[in-house]
Formats: sequence, C-alpha cells, structure tokens
Amino acid sequence: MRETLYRLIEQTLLRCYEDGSLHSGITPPFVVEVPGNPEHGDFATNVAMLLARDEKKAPRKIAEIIVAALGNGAGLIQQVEIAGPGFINFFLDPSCWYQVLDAIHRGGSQWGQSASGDGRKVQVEFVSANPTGPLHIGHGRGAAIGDVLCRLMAATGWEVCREFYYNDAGVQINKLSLSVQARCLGIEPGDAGWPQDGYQGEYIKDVAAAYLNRESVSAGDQAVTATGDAQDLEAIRHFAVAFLRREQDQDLRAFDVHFDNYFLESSLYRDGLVEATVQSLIENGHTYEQDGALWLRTTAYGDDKDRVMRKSDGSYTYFVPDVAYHLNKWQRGFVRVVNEQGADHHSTVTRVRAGLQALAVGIPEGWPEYVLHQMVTVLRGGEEVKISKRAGSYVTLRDLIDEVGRDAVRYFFVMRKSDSQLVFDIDLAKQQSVDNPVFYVQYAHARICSINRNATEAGMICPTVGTAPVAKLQLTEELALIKLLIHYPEVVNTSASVCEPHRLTIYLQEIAALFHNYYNSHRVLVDDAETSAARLYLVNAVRHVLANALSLLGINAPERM
RNA sequence: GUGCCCGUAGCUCAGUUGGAUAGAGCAUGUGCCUUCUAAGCACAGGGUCGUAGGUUCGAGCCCUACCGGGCACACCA
Repeated sequence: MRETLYRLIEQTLLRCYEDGSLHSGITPPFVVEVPGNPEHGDFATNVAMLLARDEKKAPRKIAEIIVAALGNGAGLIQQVEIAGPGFINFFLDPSCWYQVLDAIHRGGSQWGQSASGDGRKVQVEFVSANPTGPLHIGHGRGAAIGDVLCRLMAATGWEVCREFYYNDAGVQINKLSLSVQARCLGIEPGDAGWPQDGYQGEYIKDVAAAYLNRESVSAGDQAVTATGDAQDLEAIRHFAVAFLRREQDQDLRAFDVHFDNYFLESSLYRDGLVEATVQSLIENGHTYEQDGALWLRTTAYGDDKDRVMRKSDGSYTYFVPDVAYHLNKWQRGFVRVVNEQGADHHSTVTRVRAGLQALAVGIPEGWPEYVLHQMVTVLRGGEEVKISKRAGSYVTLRDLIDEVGRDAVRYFFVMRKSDSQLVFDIDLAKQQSVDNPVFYVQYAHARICSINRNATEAGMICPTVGTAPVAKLQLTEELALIKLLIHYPEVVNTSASVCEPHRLTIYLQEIAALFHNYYNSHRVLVDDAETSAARLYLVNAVRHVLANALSLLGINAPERM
C-alpha cells in the first residue's frame, strides 16, 4: 500500500517535470509514512517540503501543484489535503483496506513472508559459548535474539545457516580439565592442589563422576567414552568438553534453538587457517615487530590503537583465529554474516573487520554485521539475583526455563532493544495476567479461537477467501485493526533487515491491544448473519497475524488458556 | 586515561531511520461482567526527552562539549 503510493508520487513528480509545472528535475529522498494522528490521513508524504529549496517555492505551493497532477490514483485515493508546513495527507478509499483481509486469508501461515532475501546466503553465529559450564542467562538472551533473527531472515527469503562457534582448546579449557581432574582425585576448592582459578561449580563434580564411571556422552557434534583414568589429562579434556557440550545442547533444545553447524576453534589451527591468515597479513605489509610481539596495524582501519597478533611467548591472541574464522565464513559464500554476541565482546568488532580489510580479498567494510546484547539482570521478589560464573553460583538458562516456561523466557529476552540492558523480572514472567506481555498476546489468540468454537456450535463458519461481506466492517475499531494488520509484512521486513527482533513484540502488543479493545466493545457473533460473518473474517485475520508473529518468535499460539 | 553502548512520565520501556500536539504498560484515582474467556476494557492525572551549544523549513533522533550509568582495554575468549 505504502509502496503503491510511493510510486504514484514518484510518477506524478516526473509528470510535473515533463509539463513544466515543476522544474528542479530531482527526486528527493521523500518518505510516505503513517501519521501518528489519524486526522492527518492514512498516509502522508513530506515530498513538497524537501523540494522547497530546489524549486525556490513555498512547500505548500509545491504541494498544490503535485496534488493537482495526482488525480485519484486509479481509485485508490478518496481525498487528499495539504496540511501543516506542507505535508500532503492521503485518505484512501475504504474498499482498498478490505483487500488485505483476503490477502491474509489466502496467505495463511505464510502471510507476512517475503522474498527480499532472494535466496542469498546469510549466516548467523550466536550463543558460541565455550564448553566450560552450563548456559547462563546471558547466553539465553543471545540464543533468543539469534534464533529469532534466523527465523526473521528465513521468512524474508534468505537461506540461513545457524552456526555455533566454540573453543575446545585454549587456556580456559585447560582450567576446566584441571578442575575435573582435581575432582576426580577428590580435591576440593581451597585444598592444596586445587588448580588456580579453577572452576568451582557443582557441575564439575558431575563431570568427574561420569568420567570415573566410564560413561559415554554424545553431543550434537561429537561422541566420547570416558577412560576413567584420572591421570590422563587429554582424555579428561575430551570427555569434559563433550559432556558440557551435551548439557548445553539439552538446554538449547529445551529452548527450541537448533544449529546447522558447529565450528571448532581448534580446527582453524589444525587446518592451517590461522597460520595462512598471519602469513597473508604479513605479506600485505600491515604488520610490524615490536617488544618481541607481532602487531597488526589496525589503526589504519579505524581502531584506536594497534593490536598484538602474536605474543612474545609465540602464541596468538584470540583475535587472530577470529579473523581466520571470518575469512573462512567469507570463503563459504555468505554475502551476509551476523554475529550475535554479548556486548562485553564489543572490542572484537573493529579488530575483526580491520583484520579482514587488511587481507584485501574484497570483503566489504561493514562485513560482518554485529548484534551485541547488553547485560541481563535477574529480579526475584524485587531483588537482584547475583550471577558469578567462577564461584559457581548462578541462574542458568535451564533453571529459568524450568521456572517460568519457554514462551515467557523467549519473549522477555527479545522484548527489548538488544543494546539496552534488560531487567528480567521472574515474578512478572510467571504471572498469568495482563501485566505479563506474553500472556496478553497469547490470550488474544486464545480468545479468537474461543469465538471460533462458539461460532461452530452456533452453525456459523468463517467465510472463505473473497466471500465475506467485508463492507459490513465499518466500525472505527474494525478499520483501526485492519489498518494495523496491513503493516505486518513491513514489520517483519524491517525487523529482519535492521536485526531488531523487538519490533515484533511491540507490534504484537499493539495488535493484541486493539483486538482486546474491539472484543470488549463489540460482539463478533451477533444476530445479523452477514455482520457475524464479516467479523469472523476479520478476527481470524487477526488470529493469523498473531500466530505468524508468535511463530517467528518461536512462541506457542495456544487455542485455549 | 582511551574506545563502544545507554540516559525519554514515580518504575519498566517504545518512538516507523529528520516530520505535525513525544507514546504504551505498571503504579495511583474513577468506571465497565445476565451477553463470544473480567487471565479483559475505558477514562483521568503524570514530561525542561541527562545538560549546554550547533546543523535546517523542522531535532527525542544528526554534530560538538560536558554530566551520570554500564562494558571493554596484548600475555582470558
């Protein structure tokens, strides 16, 4: 609808240039938007104001010329007015609103999807937790945001690859192995022989017990049987990694989050990608030696200081494998890559991009994209629940799902813009009332299903596509609902392209609010059969949109509550 | 000290990428069930958009400086 109007204005402008009523000859970057105030019409454009300077005319004068040339847009436009400093307000013919109801019923569960991705390959990397413990709340937020992003992109025509990257070697894994070994030997935190900065959590005991029992574990990407030999640190490492990966997998499955590919940091070394990347950076002349370390001149690409690549002890800093990893992503053909991470990793953004630019293999400057989420604080009984991983006392993702349910957890995690901090109020998430946004939205869906059941009982059914007497829908509340329904595909598109899943939850709140309002002021099933049919047609369109949006969030749309 | 993010109603947060009189929910106050789920709805009060400048027809949004909070700063990832 907005698109149609946009093109109409564009063409009108060209016509004005042809007949000489306007002469600047440019098409300014004007917008067609939905005014906040309904009195300002269904759509409005600022085109006349943007032309004022080049035309050397008052915006309202220009608006008059455009309006005169506009016509009625093939019956689309009922009325046009010029308002304020030079806005052109459009009031559309009501009949055009009703078309969206047919479109929704025709599209069903597909409505709102588009092909803007055009089958291109996008990769979303998210969670990427190292296998040193259970997933915590922060991983949960990342998992929810990443998963919804994937669903959004798939719905907009992208070929999506969901990837999980983790470090299975390195210093932290050594600490993990040593901690498990210590537990195997009966050493406890605080005892002599407990590894420095070891992992103290209770779960380490479980890993040790399983190892001593010679259990077999298989995670999504690996399978290991324990030898039970407490002296074999290498065997412990393999087992511990597989064990914790399995735990994380189970948590993710409980959260309905799945991956297409697991990528191991160790494979970058094994396959020589790290070494090749370093060589390439040296050959391109972007490195230098200083203080016994090898540096990359990242300042040439907007970093505030140069970064060490190879430490004086000969090992690489973590950003080197990161660059190698992203080069690999590029070579796999992903024209778009989105990395969802905690904001505490934000310093990698500039470095990775700088490293990729320095490789000079044609990677665009802003590639890859990053979605960074801020911290989550958990509130229970109005008090903050402290999270401390090393000390081993914290709320895990699993705890949270078990306590408040998957739907609520997912909704709360994507409800806010990712770059603002999130307060997760456990008590609120558990509440089954209007205060809880998840229930509010699900309840709207359940209510419509309930109406359908009542309709069936009364021998009425929702009309099929094109047969509904839609002209019966004249109430303000009905038109408001229809006008909001129209925007759904745009919400999906925008959310996907700017990577902001929270827009979906805001839209859901709006549509649910309008529905509850309508429901309270008017009955759907009334004596007049035609009116009932038209209203059934409308509320079921609402039901489709609610269900579709919830499905993009990975949340159930219950038929009863 | 340097870099990034945030600052909007008492609280939690939106704000359609620069548009018209800045919006929701909670909390407070007042109403609405013989009728499809009251697990709901309506009305009312509540604001120097952190502060000060700047850019322009027009700024919550863009630029600069400052204030306050968070995060990160080779030898953890």
